[in-house]
Amino acid sequence: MAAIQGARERAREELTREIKEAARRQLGVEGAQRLSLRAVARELGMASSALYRYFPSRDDLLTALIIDAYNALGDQVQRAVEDVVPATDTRARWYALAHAARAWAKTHPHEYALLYGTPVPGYSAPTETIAPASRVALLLVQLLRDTVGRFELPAPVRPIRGEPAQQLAALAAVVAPTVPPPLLARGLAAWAQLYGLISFELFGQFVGTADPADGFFAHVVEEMADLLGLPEATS
Amino acid sequence: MAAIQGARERAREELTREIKEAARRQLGVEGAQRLSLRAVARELGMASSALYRYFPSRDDLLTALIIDAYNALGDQVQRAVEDVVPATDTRARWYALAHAARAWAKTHPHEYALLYGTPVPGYSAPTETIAPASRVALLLVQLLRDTVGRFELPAPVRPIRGEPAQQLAALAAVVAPTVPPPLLARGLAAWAQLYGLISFELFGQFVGTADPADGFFAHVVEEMADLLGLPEATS
DNA sequence: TCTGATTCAAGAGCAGTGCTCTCGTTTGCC
DNA sequence: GGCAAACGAGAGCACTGCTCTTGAATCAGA
Repeated sequence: MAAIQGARERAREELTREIKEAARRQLGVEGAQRLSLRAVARELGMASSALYRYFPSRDDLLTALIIDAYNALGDQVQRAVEDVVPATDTRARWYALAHAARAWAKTHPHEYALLYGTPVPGYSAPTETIAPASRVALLLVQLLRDTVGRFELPAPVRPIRGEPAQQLAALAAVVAPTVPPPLLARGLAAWAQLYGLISFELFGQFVGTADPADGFFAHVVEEMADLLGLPEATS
Repeated sequence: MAAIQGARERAREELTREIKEAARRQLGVEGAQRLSLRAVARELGMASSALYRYFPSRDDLLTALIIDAYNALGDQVQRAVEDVVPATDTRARWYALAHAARAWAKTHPHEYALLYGTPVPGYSAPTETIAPASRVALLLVQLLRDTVGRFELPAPVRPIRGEPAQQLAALAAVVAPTVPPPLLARGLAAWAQLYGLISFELFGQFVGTADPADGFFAHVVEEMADLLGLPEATS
């Protein structure tokens, strides 16, 4: 947007980037709660007070990291999904989505925890995070849209009435007008389950049962595909 | 166990309880990360250093709170499940389990976050937590055991091979010898999904979609019951 | 080109944290 | 009754997020 910019602005942008990088590095080692502004400043060889010119508070730095992390996750999953050929193979796309999400989480556990773990106390996600936060879910919805009319939900399909019916209809209207509410409901549920599986594995709730969880994860993802009515590839 | 005990021991136990109570109160207001030993000491009118006679570190206090919370959740869910009549109605027991877990989470959000949110950095759950942590899952397994032979898993049932098959067999051997691995797998998956749904709702990931989530949650729980092959009550 | 306003980095300092060590005091057991 | 163990309080260390002030560097307009 600003092709011509003074050296000052350029330096400012670069330093902002360097601060985030150092913070991300520290995040990966120590976790979010131990991320210390002073330590970041120390790593960059500057006074801690100088950091406040770039991020007005620790929470703002965290917010920036959260947005970056959501986008990194979104990028990786999107790339994996788009690499599937043929693109009409929605079941393969679902597999790609699920395994890419898990892979990212396992490579970036602290960032994953930052996104999907306990929200930092008193910290309420600013509105600018919800768009990047929805990316993976939207990829899932897109995938469902591409199956409509090509396959049926396996029985039994429970009817949805009342409050959730309205919510799902409203959501569908915005995001996927062609997807019937029962399918959208299963999509949301699958998303929650995906997140539950990854979190259990990452946060050690599976220790002693399905650990390592590679095979178990793959199995559940397969059964979820059945439940979503994703057609088997006709190979 | 110690019916006769000196005044000192009695005082020690009482103070330990009071410390945990004050900490729990603070936890409910501020969240785990802001739980401050000094503040707890202040509330009890004692020096912060005196607390260290009862809990050698902050993490030990947290561990005590975690165990209590797991047991509180376990108690509530167990009570709800046991109140179901007839006890043979496994579907109703599953509903009771799911809704009781969600209800507890919504009444004790910070404690729930302590149990199932991001683990505190560098904090690895001591072994004495795993028994109370397994209680809800065990109730679920118990419930599955009571359906074996009375109902079939709805198709399609994916075969399980290799690594996860061995893990599930080993787990079944310990905890539920009569439950076939495919059902146990669905049980584990259902548990993860339950946790995912509750966490999404509590941590604000459903804002703007299924929020409030009462109806949606009930619907998904119903579909999970179908997937687990829980028979409908013959009323 | 000089000047005045703005931006910047650094330092000191505040209030808070977990935790340790020391010091008298109290308590309970032999 | 004496003694060791348990106890509470206080001072202190190293750390945190954050604010305020001070002096230097940079930029834009006359």
